[in-house]
Amino acid sequence: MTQSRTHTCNELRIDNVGEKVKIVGWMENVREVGQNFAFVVVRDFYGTTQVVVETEDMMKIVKCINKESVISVEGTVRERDSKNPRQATGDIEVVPENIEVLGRCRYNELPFEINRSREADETARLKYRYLDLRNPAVKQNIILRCNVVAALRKAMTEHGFLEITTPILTASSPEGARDYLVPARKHPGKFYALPQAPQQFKQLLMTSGFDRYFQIAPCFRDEDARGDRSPGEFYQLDMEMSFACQDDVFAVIEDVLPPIFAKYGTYDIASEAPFRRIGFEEAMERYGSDKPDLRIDLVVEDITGLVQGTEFPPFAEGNTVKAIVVSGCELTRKQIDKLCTDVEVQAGAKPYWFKVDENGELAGGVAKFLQDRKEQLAEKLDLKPGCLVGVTAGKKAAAQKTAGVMRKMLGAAVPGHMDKERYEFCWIVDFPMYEIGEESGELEFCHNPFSMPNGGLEILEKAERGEIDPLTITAYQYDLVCNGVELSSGAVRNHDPEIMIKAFEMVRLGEDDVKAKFPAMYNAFCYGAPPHAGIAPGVDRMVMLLAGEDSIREIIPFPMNKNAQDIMMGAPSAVEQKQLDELHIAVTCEEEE
RNA sequence: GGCCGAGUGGUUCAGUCGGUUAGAACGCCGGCCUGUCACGCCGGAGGUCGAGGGUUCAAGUCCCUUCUCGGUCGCCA
Repeated sequence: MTQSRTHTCNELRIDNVGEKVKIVGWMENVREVGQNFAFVVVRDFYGTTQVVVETEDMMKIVKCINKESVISVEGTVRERDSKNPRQATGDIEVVPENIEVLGRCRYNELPFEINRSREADETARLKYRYLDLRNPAVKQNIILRCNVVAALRKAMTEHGFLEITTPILTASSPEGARDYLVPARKHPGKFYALPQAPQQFKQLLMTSGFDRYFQIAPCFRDEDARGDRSPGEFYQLDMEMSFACQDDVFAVIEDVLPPIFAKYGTYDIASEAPFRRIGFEEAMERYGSDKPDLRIDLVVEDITGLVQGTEFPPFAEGNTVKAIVVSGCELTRKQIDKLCTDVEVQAGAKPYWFKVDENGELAGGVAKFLQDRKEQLAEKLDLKPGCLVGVTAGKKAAAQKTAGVMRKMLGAAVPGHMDKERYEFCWIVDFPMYEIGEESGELEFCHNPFSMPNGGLEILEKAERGEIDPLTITAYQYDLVCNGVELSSGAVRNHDPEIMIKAFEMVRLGEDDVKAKFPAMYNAFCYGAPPHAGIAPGVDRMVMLLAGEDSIREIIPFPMNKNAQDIMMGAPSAVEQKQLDELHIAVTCEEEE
């Protein structure tokens, strides 16, 4: 290209008529409408411009070019005879004097049509992601991501946070998700690990006195994918602040996120600060989930006491029974059965139901077991004709979880109970510090061991002396939830070595274990550590919510597939024996084809 | 790893109870068309029905095995 373009494909307007211009871009489409007469659509990053071919010479050139070739067009801007109000440049067209091919597309058939790539098979999209990204609708999500990241950086910087990068090659951590390991050439048999999060580094930065840190941090976890969880790697807006309590962290997030959601979100309405704060126990009781979707107006009621003594075995003593009342329900029997099946698949436990018919009588499902206590139920649940009642029963946690799944499904299935077009934030607070492990049957950390217990050393000592149940101890640990999506986890950290050891002693570990597992942090805290707290909202999930996408892959420039493969680049791949030898690595399994 | 769903021209899909030459739309190729903008009209090429095995006179369709992709649960301190 000897001379650069004069305009982008989204720049020319009626005022430019008569100007000599040069535009460049991809030849998106050719509409031949007559002998030596055609319209060529040129697309670049900014938009599209129509080129009108009217001469035999130009037609000859265009006929030799495959669509999606990159061309440059020099010509004169002319007002269109028939304008297109749906196109930004729809008032004008360019009459070419010269068309040059800058990058020929060698294929006349593509793996999919660019402007319909979202309908194509996902494997094909990922393999030809560079073509998929030519689709303006696909590209838009990546642009959104860039804008959101830039806005987050700006807001955090304005709040006095320093962006500090932390190592990508670090030490394997003993707990949490599976690590990605990197063999150390200079240290045979030893490995680096990619960080699951910069957790320890940011806490060390606090002990160094950096006061306020943030980072758009890449995190690596070798766990299976989900619709909202990319395998392998993801990004967090990781932040930490010294001399801060829970409310200080909340205040920053409540200041930073709402304007970004307002500006870049698909929906106009977003909760205003302060966000609702819901205790973990309350969340489980009322919503059956620690990440409740507050766009749904349904709540879970406890009817354990009301159903005792019925003939229905799942309602037997020892089980917890939960109910969700949905008013104005017109689901057919078949739809209700389908919904129950779906709930069972997701929750792993069978839900039950009954409804209130037009005469106010209980009918269907488990109604026959409940007739003798109809009045009490009607009063407790505020039953009216047209109500559907979803019922779950089992051990407390299972009944809650099943009710939570049912609440989500009923909210989506029955009109009038979910206002989708909004962002509803809430904080889930007061997570339990400890739980009884399902496998071990003994006391274990519920979330992470870095959180400060509510009550500090004293409460731990009380539990140690048997004065209180350790299961009642809560941690200064919090989640940020938006529309049923866990956006973020954070905590006021345990910065006190004595409290740390005590917290570990509760789960039959001690000083040696703390030192062995988190040597840098333990040692650093022994040299004078400030109280500190932080949080790390997931950037990918945030962008996904803002874009209104259901799949995380739509907002990642080059995503891997569900099985953690990059089929475009061919990763993971076998490597040469020489490389393995250098790393002192022997592959013991058969290579897969 | 468990469960569910899908796999049919380049793409998206249809294909009835197992029965003639496996259809459509878009794309592609050729022709016509001077105001299109998802241009239109006419014609054409293009298929190992994911793979392997079985049942049958006959399999895209039924059975078994297997592979791949997606969803979901486990997992993700």
